[in-house]
Amino acid sequence: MAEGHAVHGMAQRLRQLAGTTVRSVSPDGAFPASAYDGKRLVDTEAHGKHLLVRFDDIEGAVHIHCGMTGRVSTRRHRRALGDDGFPKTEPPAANGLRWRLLNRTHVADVIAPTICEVLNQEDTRALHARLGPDPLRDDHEPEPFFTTTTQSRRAIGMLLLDQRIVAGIGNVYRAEILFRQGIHPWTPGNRLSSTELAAIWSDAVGLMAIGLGAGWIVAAPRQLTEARELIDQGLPVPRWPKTYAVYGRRGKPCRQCGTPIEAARLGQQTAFWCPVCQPPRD
DNA sequence: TAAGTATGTTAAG
DNA sequence: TTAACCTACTTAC
Repeated sequence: MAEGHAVHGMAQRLRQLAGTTVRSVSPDGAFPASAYDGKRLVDTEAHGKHLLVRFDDIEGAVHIHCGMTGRVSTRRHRRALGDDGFPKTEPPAANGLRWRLLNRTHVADVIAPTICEVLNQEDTRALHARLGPDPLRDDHEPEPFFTTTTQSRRAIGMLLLDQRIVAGIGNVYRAEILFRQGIHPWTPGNRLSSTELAAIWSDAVGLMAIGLGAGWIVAAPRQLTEARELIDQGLPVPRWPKTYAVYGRRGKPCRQCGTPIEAARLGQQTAFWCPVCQPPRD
């Protein structure tokens, strides 16, 4: 469930604890949480699907990656506070709770992550260095993505999932973006024009920004329009039924032309595409 | 109740 | 290329 938009959302919500002193515990003992107990959380940051959390007086950052099943849940609690300013009783814990941060108003749970580890400053730099530009970060520029893609014979569907080339796109966004751009997933990167690459990037920026604002992946044209309006007005976007164009729709008729959607393994995951709306290039 | 699948990634072979 | 890792949900029996 964690493509880049979801991780940025986790970072935003966890940021509600920034500037406060936190209680830090690891219920399963698999994270050295006591090092952060009583420290002030300084800030959070997302780069693609990676989440970083920084604390006062500690160099580097805590690095979290949710994988497919992990999540970071930040919520308000209303528990009675003890003399130390922290809740007297613990909010209920989910299965797989690896790391919990508490302050007087909020609880943040890191649940079943693939990675929850301590990085020093150099490791943190190395992490950023091995990730490509993130469409959801306004301090990132797409040029490295354009350059690598233009020089690569690998399929664009591979390149979009390669986090070294562009960070944050997952299997759903790959499928939906390539459909919207009419590009077959097996098209080699070096066969794409600069116009097409620019369109892929800006579509990723637009779609993922709406996904971040809505809290889920919105892809259907009508839902996109409506979600955009709600987000602009600062209103929550309800969880309408998900209607993807191609993702997960193997064998179902294309919503645009009726042709059955195709699906095949591309890299580690299944790619979905419409053979007519996304014609192969020869 | 068991098996299969998933919006992900790494390491082994 | 394959298996492994983690949890939650769906489907099959």
